[in-house]
Amino acid sequence: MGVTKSEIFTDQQNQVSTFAKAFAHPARVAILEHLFNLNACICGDLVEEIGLAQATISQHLKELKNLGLIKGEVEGTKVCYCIHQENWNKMKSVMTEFLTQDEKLKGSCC
Amino acid sequence: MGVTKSEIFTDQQNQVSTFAKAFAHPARVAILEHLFNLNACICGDLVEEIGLAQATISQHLKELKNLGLIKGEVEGTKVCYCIHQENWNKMKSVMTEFLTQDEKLKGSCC
DNA sequence: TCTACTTATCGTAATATTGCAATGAATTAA
DNA sequence: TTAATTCATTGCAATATTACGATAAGTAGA
Repeated sequence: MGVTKSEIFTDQQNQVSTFAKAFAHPARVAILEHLFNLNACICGDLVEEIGLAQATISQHLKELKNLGLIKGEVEGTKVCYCIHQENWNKMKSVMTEFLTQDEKLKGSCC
Repeated sequence: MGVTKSEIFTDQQNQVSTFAKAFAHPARVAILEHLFNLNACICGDLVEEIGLAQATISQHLKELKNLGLIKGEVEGTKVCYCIHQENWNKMKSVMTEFLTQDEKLKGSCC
């Protein structure tokens, strides 16, 4: 037990939860905000800016990259990461649709 | 060690990740969508609609309730759950601000 | 009262996540 | 080539999450 039963849910429900999982850790939220704020690629200064070990940051970056929300480019000995805008927009539309469901609601019942 | 170091992040970053955690499981996404779609309180039919054990659903409901996204009212032997609209709106504004950060971006760098 | 029904909680097992030290791989500069 | 730098990966250890059976707690009706 302890395994999420994705089979019994719709693709849309699994998508929402997968994206949400990306934001479900403050380090990943912080990484994404840094990438947005600098409006430019940033490398391993993230390790300094955020107070976590290099291995940990690298792991979080990998997760965000696997999800497609960021992309990385090797620049010499450093690696430059930035937001993958196209995929960010796709994610945003999935999440926004989920979040704005309440607009269908007429009124509360209890 | 396995413990999230919330101390080193801002309140906003912790808030985003806490809300995201609520949506980070398809069962909770499904529960919320059911509550929205029925536009009415719903009780333990969730157990039938979603294919998980009663104890598991109850646990997910508790998490959503603790976060304030839903509220429950006892009605006889049943319990009626529905969306907590005010808190949903608060959550929505926090998440929307996070998701629309990309509008500040001028262009991609890599 | 007793029984049936519904939901919450407890206990436990399985799996996932987080974090870091150590190490590996790749590049640059000397 | 060698040393330094940067980042990825590996291999733990600790904690969190998910799931469910069993059981408790509560209400409604006979």
